[in-house]
Amino acid sequence: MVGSVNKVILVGNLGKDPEVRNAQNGSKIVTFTLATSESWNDKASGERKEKTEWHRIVIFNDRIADVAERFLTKGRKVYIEGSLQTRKWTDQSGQDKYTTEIVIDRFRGELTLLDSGNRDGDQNSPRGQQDTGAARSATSGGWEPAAGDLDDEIPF
Amino acid sequence: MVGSVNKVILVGNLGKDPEVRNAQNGSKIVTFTLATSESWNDKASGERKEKTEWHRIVIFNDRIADVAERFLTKGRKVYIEGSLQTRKWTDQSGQDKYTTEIVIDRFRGELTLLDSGNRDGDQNSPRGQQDTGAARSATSGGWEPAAGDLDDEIPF
Amino acid sequence: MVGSVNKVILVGNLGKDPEVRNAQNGSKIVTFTLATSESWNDKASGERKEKTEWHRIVIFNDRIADVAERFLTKGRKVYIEGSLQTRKWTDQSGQDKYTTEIVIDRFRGELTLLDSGNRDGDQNSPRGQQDTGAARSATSGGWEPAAGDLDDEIPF
Amino acid sequence: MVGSVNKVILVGNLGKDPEVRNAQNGSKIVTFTLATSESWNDKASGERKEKTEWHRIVIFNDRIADVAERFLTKGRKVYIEGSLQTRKWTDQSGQDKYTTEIVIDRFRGELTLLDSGNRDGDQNSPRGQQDTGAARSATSGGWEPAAGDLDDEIPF
DNA sequence: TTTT
DNA sequence: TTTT
Repeated sequence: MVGSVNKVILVGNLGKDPEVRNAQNGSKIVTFTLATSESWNDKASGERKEKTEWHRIVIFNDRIADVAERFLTKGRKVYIEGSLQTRKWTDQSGQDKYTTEIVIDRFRGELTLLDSGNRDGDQNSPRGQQDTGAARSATSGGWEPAAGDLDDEIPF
Repeated sequence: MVGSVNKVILVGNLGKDPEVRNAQNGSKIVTFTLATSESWNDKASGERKEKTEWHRIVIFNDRIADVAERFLTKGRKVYIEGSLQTRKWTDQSGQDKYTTEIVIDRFRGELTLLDSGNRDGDQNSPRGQQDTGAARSATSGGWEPAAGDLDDEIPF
Repeated sequence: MVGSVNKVILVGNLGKDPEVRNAQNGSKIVTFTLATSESWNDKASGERKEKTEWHRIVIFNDRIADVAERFLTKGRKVYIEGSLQTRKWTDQSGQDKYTTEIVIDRFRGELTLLDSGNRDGDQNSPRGQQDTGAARSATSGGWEPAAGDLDDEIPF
Repeated sequence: MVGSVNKVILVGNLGKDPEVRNAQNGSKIVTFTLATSESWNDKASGERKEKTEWHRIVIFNDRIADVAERFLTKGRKVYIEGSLQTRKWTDQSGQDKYTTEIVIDRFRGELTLLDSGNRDGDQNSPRGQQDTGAARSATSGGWEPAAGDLDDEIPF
């Protein structure tokens, strides 16, 4: 094939805190679900309709997995760029199942935080850190904390 | 939610000719699968690896469905822009299944032809037409044949 | 040409409130500048560097111009999708000048609000309205206020 | 700023063969112009209209610059992903000028070939090579020749 | 300056 | 099931 493109761009909110697990080679894999929603006026009923779509995000890229683990929490708004991948698996009853995921891997993908993550009464940040709200962005090519070294800046 | 984005951008080749069916309201629905592939050198084995991903495209937009039906054939390369949607259905054994599709609907999505569709020995175009190779592009907002009216230009 | 693609995707913050002017045909044109910025650690100096890029956005699409006029104010974060266009003009000294803009027109483009627009002490919203913070999004194909009719929802 | 996005996606044709120059640090910089065009039926006159937009592409990324230098020639169709950047410069008469470019740098950007580059009678490929037509794609994170090592595959 |  |  003389070149193809497989790109997904999402802006949405995390449904839950991310899950972090370790691959056999020692690197981290971070997964979470992201909600996007649209709303419209239904012509027939005249009612306001809303539909939410849930996307499963999987991060294999070490640097972006690191940012995701440190900063992403339930409800945060993020920009995600990745590739579509449909994976086959077998459930406990032996049935074939297929799951489509948005993958950020070594070469392709981005994650950019779009809100500060500070909410009144938000006590359940992982490890109790306070997000400094500084600009944070990560690409598969490199990553860019907004100010200072990440390790200097974040108190954990 | 203060706005979200759900966008897929693909450049790939059709696996087969599209399927066309009619919705209950009389409008057309066009579906096809699109292949994107990537290749890389496997560090461990030193071998060349290739992986193809198949995407299911569903077009509800009338104008784009029309373009797709007329011009898309097996093997053609297209640019597709749509939204991710995961649909639940039940198979004949009563099992729940989920299918993720790239949807072009009334408001969002584009389809742009990226090759002329003329190949040596390509005798199996639908309805035997010869693609004129003119520029063709369609968006959910409007569509743009390259020259003349579509109905004037295409002999069927 | 067998199809081409000209697409810009930006997430950034407005530098000022938008400017609204009327075209000869009576429709509105809304313009504003959007800042995107990136930061990185300079290897040579060891310093933290930041660079801001300013983009000129021009909205010809009536519905999106309407949303922009009503809701966009200095500092708000938005997702913008449009096309690149370079325009030639002549300055007062007769010099040729070129300006590249991101255009949202009748057929292509989107605008999605990414923050609520409510800030402490933000007294300078146009016409003194309080943004309800509801989801608002507009595409060249149609637009989607988050709840209720726009005219019902917004008190001006 | 809590993260921003600055992304351009183009599919178009090269106006000329690329220009290659060397930066002070010894790395290559490849530049070319890319045409995208759109066409539509003018309601008023009833005529077919077409408008071409020219984009200036600048590649600082070494691997992608390498691919561009080897494979890109006048007329070839490519997918380009990069960032917008407006650069100020002074012309010979001392006038300030601004040029907006689509930049592929170390961290961000992609280039994917969308046609084989082989045309009947196309004798003017640089250095007289014959493009093998193999899949070629490059990202700022890594690059993927379709088969074999690039240096093995290309006879120059 | 490209492409159809 | 595509493409190279």
